[in-house]
Amino acid sequence: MDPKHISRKRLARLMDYLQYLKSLPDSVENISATRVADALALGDVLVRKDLSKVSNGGRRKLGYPRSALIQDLEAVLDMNSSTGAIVVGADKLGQALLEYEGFDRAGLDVLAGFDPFAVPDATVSGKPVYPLEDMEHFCSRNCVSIGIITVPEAIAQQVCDRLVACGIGAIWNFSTAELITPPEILVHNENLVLSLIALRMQHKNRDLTGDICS
Amino acid sequence: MDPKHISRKRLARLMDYLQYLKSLPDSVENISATRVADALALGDVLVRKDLSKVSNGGRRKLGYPRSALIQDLEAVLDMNSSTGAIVVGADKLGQALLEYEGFDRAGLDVLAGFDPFAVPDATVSGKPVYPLEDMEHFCSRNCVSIGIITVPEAIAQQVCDRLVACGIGAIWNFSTAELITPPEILVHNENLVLSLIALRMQHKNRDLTGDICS
DNA sequence: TAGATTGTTAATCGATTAACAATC
DNA sequence: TAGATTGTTAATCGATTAACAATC
Repeated sequence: MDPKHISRKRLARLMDYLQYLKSLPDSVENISATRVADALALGDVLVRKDLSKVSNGGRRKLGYPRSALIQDLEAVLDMNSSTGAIVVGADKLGQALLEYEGFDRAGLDVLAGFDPFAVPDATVSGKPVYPLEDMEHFCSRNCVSIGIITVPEAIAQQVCDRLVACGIGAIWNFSTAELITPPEILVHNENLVLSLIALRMQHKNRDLTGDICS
Repeated sequence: MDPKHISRKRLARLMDYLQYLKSLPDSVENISATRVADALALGDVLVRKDLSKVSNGGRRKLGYPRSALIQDLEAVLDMNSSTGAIVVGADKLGQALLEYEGFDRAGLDVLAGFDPFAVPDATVSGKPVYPLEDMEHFCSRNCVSIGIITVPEAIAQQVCDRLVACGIGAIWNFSTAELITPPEILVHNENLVLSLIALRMQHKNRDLTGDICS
């Protein structure tokens, strides 16, 4: 409904709802927030509030019509329009992102990869990998709004500057560099080390008993 | 100081502080929370509160002794003790995680990879990649507390069950499967699609003006 | 003393939960 | 009607910020 700001947590839940709704057999025509909440182990009021932001198809006593709710969720999540992205840096991580299948289904088109050491006519699961020099040319011909940086820290800033010059609006940064960008550019740092450290700390602070390893 | 629960956001800041403090020249002996806050564009009270949870070396008018603060941060972040992890699934993403250098510095030892189609004596940047069958044996000989799942959704649950049987306490799940685990197992789902969708939505909701692409 | 700083207590803000009114 | 459900308003909780006391 209102496209204002949806917090990341809520966004994650909306995607969970969508997946769950799609997983139900076709025979299920209506579904209540309470059932969704139970299935996903969430509070019922929370789900109800989430859904009321997304759809106004809820009917008392019946719940939501499933297919309409799916459509509303997909609309809010922008899954029907498609957004172009390129990956800069085509070693293992870059290749993994190029071949990852999940993006397409969400309307995210990872169009091509770019790498300083790209060989001519290289591809990764059908997607072309060009030398860095071709980036500007490619972006001028294609609609690319997101740049994904997987290059080493040493050249990340330089790659970032070129992406900005190409007119890209948002950057997904897998490098460890702290990027400096103009304020209108949106940067999301994906810090894998942080994720793993957080997991370890949560784990350690939980069972101080069954810790087999010293 | 108190190892209670540190929120993920605070954890991210602590790592930023650590990186910043290490980046300063050796000549800097003391540093104030205010200076750290300015350098990282954070509120000064926030930084002060973070640091006061981590260290009690702060002295009025002087700030914190830099090297002691670094040590305190590393202690809280558990960077000195080492934690063993294995990666299950050794295609592109698994390989990327095996060769990622950043984990070591944080005391995270990614020891080996496992893959259904592993060839004998395979390695990725020096780390062995074994067939799935060897997982139990490896875990019984080595101290492995974290399992990283990068296999396709179809076999993710089965891999997860085996990891649990191996005595692993925490799972970092890159697959799209919703894993079912005993309650004492900690699971963190790394949802790359969600990250990219969130970035796109934030971007779209920001500049509805300069949107070149339709 | 005056200034810079720490660290604490109160205020604000956002997200979640509880209570409840509305209604089909 | 009674029961299931939506959707709203108030309460709670945690994180951040503001105000301020303490002190070197």
